[in-house]
Amino acid sequence: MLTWGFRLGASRLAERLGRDIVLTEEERSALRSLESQERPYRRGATVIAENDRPRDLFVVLQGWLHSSVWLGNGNRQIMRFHFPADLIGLPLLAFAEYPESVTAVTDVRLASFPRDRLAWLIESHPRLAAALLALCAAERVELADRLASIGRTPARARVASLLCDLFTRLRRAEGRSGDTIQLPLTQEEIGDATGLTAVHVNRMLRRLADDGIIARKGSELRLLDEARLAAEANFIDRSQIRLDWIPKARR
Amino acid sequence: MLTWGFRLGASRLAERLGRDIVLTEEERSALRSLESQERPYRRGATVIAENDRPRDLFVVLQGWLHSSVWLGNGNRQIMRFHFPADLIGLPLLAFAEYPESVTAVTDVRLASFPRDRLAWLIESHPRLAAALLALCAAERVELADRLASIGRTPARARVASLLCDLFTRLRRAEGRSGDTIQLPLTQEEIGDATGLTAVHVNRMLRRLADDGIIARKGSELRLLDEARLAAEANFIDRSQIRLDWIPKARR
DNA sequence: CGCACCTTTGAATGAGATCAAAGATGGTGG
DNA sequence: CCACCATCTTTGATCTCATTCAAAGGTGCG
Repeated sequence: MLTWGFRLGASRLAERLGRDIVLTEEERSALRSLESQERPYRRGATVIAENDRPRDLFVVLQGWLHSSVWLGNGNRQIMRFHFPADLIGLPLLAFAEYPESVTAVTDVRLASFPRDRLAWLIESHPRLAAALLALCAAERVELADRLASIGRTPARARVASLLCDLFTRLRRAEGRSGDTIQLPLTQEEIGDATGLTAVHVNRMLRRLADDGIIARKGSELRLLDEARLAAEANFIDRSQIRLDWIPKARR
Repeated sequence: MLTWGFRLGASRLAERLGRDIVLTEEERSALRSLESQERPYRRGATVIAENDRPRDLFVVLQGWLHSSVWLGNGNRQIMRFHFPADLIGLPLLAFAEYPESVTAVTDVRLASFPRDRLAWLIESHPRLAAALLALCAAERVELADRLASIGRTPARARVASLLCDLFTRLRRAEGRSGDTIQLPLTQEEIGDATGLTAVHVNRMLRRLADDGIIARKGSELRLLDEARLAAEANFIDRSQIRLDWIPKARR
């Protein structure tokens, strides 16, 4: 079976980190071991529910997910979308009760591994511990970017910013470089991610399209003027992390 | 000299982590070594400027700071306030150019150590690496809380939420438990942290005071009804992190 | 004491929310 | 294969919360 062969041969996490540091065969193998247990979830399925006490972390193999919180007033805030090669579950290292809901946006395939396995990984592979720390720090910075966008920019820039973020990370996750993506999100979800109502998201998308910056056809979205979109959004590409402070592996 | 003696004897980071796991003498000593180099900064001083390439990370010994970004439109978003025993500089592990400005809110004393020292720490003390990861994950979650507050709650709840956050973390940092703090922030800074204008922050503070939830006198702030404030803010206390997944030290 | 900065309050304005209703789309079962 | 229903998108009209503009007090520091 094709996908199964793929699973044995490579690790998404190793591919991702391998872009920035040279991994030893042993380190690759350790990362691979995190992705041996595969699970499918249906579109809309809840992978982790808020306040659950999950035992496992996940690596995304295929599909989109998001992390969100439900506020007391019935509103939802989507914190972050997750793409292939993303690690889900770091909050579990600080809190027993998971602070967010993790939901499959499309049908997804996830690899799962228990938290204790991470303790083992950190202990036996210090360079990977360092890389994980970098991954976590990067996520922290990306959340800070969203915070600035939502806290201090108008609606149009917020939508633009989200689109830039999705495009940039999706391109990297899928190794493609086109100007067109399939957007499996409802305008309500875009609203919950940008702090806007669905109605207003609709208007902003329309105006971006009217201005020739994007083009929409069904759920397909094309970037016509990426530079302008990025400029309006104050967007900074954080998809390239720097791990050069991590020492070389001992031979 | 009193402060110097203190510096030699204890480590703020060790105190903080020591609440959650039992540290070995060796681990304590390693943490202490991160805090040997002390530096003072004046109120308002820039500790790290956006896009700098700093060599060092910092541990806060005394005083308040904040991390912020300046948007293209001249607006500022304050991401986070830093208190004694907080670690500043994790973004440096993922990006060479620092993504935020770090500014002293009051006169502060910081301990600094080079990034390479962290690589050494991770390599030689896996349990501390795990603890750092937890610290980073917690910060990620706290930023997510702010995101939900700013994205999906009205002005009054945002201000309430910030006050809860400040009180909770400050109490823990200072080991006190009173209902009164000295707030060295201007209403403009509160606005930049909550995504509001200074004028509107003023109105919200006034209404919270009118409703008997807080009391203000100069820069002194007192919580009269902490439960109500927390309820309005949807506040969740994240100051207690769980490190019980980290294995016991080998004897 | 005087100046710079901060707080406070009022009035006018505006960006985004809410309310409402008409299309479009797509998945399901007959 | 088609009809139906649920869900999503789109657009207009109105309302509201927060911003903007303006100006009068406070406060503290040099």
